[in-house]
Amino acid sequence: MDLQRIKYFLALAEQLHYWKTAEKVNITQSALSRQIQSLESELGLQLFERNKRNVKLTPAGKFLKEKWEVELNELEYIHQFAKQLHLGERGTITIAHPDSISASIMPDILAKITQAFPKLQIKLVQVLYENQLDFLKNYKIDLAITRDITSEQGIHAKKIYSDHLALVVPLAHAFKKFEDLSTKRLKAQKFILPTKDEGSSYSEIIQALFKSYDFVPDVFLHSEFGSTIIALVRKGLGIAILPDSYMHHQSPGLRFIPLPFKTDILINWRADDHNPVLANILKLVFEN
Amino acid sequence: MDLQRIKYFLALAEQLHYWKTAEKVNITQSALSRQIQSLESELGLQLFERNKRNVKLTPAGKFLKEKWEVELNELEYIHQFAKQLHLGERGTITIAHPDSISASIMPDILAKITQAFPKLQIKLVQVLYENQLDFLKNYKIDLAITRDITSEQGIHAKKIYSDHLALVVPLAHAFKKFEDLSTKRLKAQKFILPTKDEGSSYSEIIQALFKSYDFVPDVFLHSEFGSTIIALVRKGLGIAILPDSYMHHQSPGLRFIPLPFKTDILINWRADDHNPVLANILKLVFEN
DNA sequence: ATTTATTAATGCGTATTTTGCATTAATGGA
DNA sequence: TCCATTAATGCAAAATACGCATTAATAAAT
Repeated sequence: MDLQRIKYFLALAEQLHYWKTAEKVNITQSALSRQIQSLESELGLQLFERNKRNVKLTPAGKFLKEKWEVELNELEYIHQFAKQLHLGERGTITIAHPDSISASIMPDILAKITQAFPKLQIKLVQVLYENQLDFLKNYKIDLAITRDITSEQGIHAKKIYSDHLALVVPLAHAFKKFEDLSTKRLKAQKFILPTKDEGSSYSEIIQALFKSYDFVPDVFLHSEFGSTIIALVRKGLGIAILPDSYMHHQSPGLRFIPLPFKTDILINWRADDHNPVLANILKLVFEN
Repeated sequence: MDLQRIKYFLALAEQLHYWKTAEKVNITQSALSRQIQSLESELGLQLFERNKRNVKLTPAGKFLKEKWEVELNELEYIHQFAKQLHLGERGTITIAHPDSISASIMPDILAKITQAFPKLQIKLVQVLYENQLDFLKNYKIDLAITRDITSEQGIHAKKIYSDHLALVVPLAHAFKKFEDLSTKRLKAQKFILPTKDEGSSYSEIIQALFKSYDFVPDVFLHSEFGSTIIALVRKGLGIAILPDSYMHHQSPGLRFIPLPFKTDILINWRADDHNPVLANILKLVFEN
């Protein structure tokens, strides 16, 4: 059963006149007549009571007119929705991102997305560094924003930003600016650092930093969560090294001393993910 | 857009394999491939992500699979319903009938109908004698059961039953059986009779009855409603002449004395009413 | 690395369906 | 009784769909 036929039927059910209807729907009266006939035989019922002079809906025809109008509208809407899915204007995407950027570039990215595609549904999740790629591969997330350079098979990655590392100390601390730092004075400090993850490019940078001062830090605590680290530093339990993105968080009582080391932020996605939503988001993120 | 195409799509969306699906739906793989392609171009979106090796639903395809399954079921149901309307197995019909038969032949008729067509909706209404034909012509009712013989243009009528007239008296009344009646004794009675409607065949019969006893009755009250008349008779306000169908009503305190006069019950409908429900009901009513 | 098997797409001729034109048949109104 | 209107229909042309055979891509096997 062709939906076009139903549309012809609905037009005729309005007009109740073959010639006028045929003209309205841009076919000949003969074609319309036959379309209605096929529709009737297909359904095994009579839609119109008609003689050579008058056209009138049967009870079944009246019923179908009402129902089909609703159904066709419904279908119309469904098809529009599907089209939006196809164009990546609708749909859902799950993004994992590190805590550090939740107050700096994440808001920028999200603002861009919601402005360009207001109907998109975005799910934000926090995932442990070590799980990120697994989650991506297993379709638990669609996009992972990381500080780790990974060259996994089937995962594409691209740098979208980089920020400086900073030494984080309580306001009362003796370190006020970069020049205050020296190997000797740093050696005396207790450090709170991210979990040391072998092969993580982020922790490699931090190691490189200590190497430049030529000592091994006294690390009394590891934590993966920047917000935890910040809380501990504020309480005076030690000092930390964090990306200066954290400056954008509301963190009174702390001083960020920028260090000449940079850390990259990368965006990762499945190479074979053809979800149009993803394509749209990547385009947005990369376009400037 | 042909619904068949959507069915092909749904089959493929299940199997995700052209050859197997094509076999299942009894067309060739080539035809199926082209059907899906036309569907895609018609909608302006991609339904499957496919290479020469694998078939996979796109997000839009997945969405449409779910929605179309629902819609097609809905349509299926609608078409079945319409078919039942066509066959007169479903639908609504409005029947007017006189009070007198509401406890005798109406229950019989209704039982027959509901047994044969359990899904029919029947509306019963009481309409004044004088309005019945108007209501029929103006599509306010579809069937009128009357005691009046009418030969209106465009109205068909057929006798379905006839019952005797009966003299209705309180149990304590002197009249016990037909032989107790005489012109002299009847003359002394007060009568409660139906509204005298000129040209009504029913009231003509009652007039004929009195003519056979050769006197004009003392009618102190007219009422069109049998149940009202019965209540008045029971209170001793007079005696009445009613169709003996009323005997089937629960009416303690009354005696029905059958009279040798019969009154017909006719069923009336519009000659040009092609509602299949009507046809079915007429067939049922006439078949024995 | 090469071959083989699998599988979706496609060119092409045929079959089916749909369409428009012209005509027919029925019917209401003058 | 005739005329105007209008839905149905015969027929040929156009459009569409189909099946067969083949192609092209690719995953698995060797």
